Amino acid sequence: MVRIRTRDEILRVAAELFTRYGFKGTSLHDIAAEVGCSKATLLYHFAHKDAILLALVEPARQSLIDLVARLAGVDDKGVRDAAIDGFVDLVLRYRREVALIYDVTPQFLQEPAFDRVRELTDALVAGFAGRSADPADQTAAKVVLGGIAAVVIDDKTDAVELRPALVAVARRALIPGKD
Amino acid sequence: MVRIRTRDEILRVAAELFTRYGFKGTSLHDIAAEVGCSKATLLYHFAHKDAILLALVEPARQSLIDLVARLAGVDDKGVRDAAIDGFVDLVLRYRREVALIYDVTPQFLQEPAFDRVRELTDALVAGFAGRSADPADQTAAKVVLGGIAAVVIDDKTDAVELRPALVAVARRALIPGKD
DNA sequence: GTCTATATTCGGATAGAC
DNA sequence: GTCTATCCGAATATAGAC
Repeated sequence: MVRIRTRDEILRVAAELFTRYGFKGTSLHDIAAEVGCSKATLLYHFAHKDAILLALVEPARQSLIDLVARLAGVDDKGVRDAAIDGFVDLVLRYRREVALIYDVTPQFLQEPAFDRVRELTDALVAGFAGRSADPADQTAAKVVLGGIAAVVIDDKTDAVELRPALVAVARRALIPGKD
Repeated sequence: MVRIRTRDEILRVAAELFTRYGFKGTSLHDIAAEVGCSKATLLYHFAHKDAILLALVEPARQSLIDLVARLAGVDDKGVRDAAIDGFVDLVLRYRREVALIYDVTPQFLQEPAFDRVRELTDALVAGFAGRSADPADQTAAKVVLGGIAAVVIDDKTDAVELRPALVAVARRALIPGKD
């Protein structure tokens, strides 16, 4: 459909420029110039600049919601490995989106669409920790979460090669303590 | 000395606001208002806005240089533990500065003062990996580096409590492979 | 749906008096 | 060393024609 071609093109270009120069480092003018349209057209398709970013990260956010829901149904024994596999899959699939989210955090944590992201990652941390209440286990879980995210953002290595290495280090770091 | 009181006050306030609202989210006007002086005074003490941030993170950067230099003198057997202890100490001492550096990265990676930071962290990663050439070991090292940084930035837990938990998870994650 | 033109605000930075 | 006043560019967003 010709109807949404421009809109899609805006998203494509915005993703590229946000990734390269950061959200704040990319202006509507930059996006419009690259798309080959005017700023007004951008703001016809999206209410404001933030809306472009939110549309971009929405699929990843939805995926995170799904993952957390899935983990809720897993027992304490299996939750750690399920969290590891699910999270690694997710961040490798949405590598660019993860980078965007980290780029705009914490400024965007106030956004209505983002205020549940924090609880979602908290639930994920609990999963990594095997639902342990030990602060040391939770610290380990946060290290793994943040570390994996940092690597998929920064490292350009292929996902196929990265995946087993990430899962392996996560398993080692999160060996179950004395429950 | 009354001479440098204003300058110090600028740095103190800037650190606070940069931490709370981010570097780009803080204007010279904001800093000046909080300090109780004019923007012109800010720019009398610092050539431009970037210079304020650079002055703020300089001690942490110097510390990182020292750590990497120290690690160069440690043999392959001991380098992993030395890197862990040294890095955890460093980021806990310069928690706020680490947060600032991550806030402005990658925009600031081009800055002349920052172009060596990348090689420094690369050297640190090599230390975490026990100077192993195995890509999986290097991935693990990057997870640990990024994960520890993420925790000290985000988590508000006391350093005394955090330290042993960080060292423990790092040791587990970086168990030596088959050299 | 897309454009041009513009309103408006805000940012960093400078000039020059005191 | 600090101020007031101002410049200039950039940024988001809007108005209204086509």
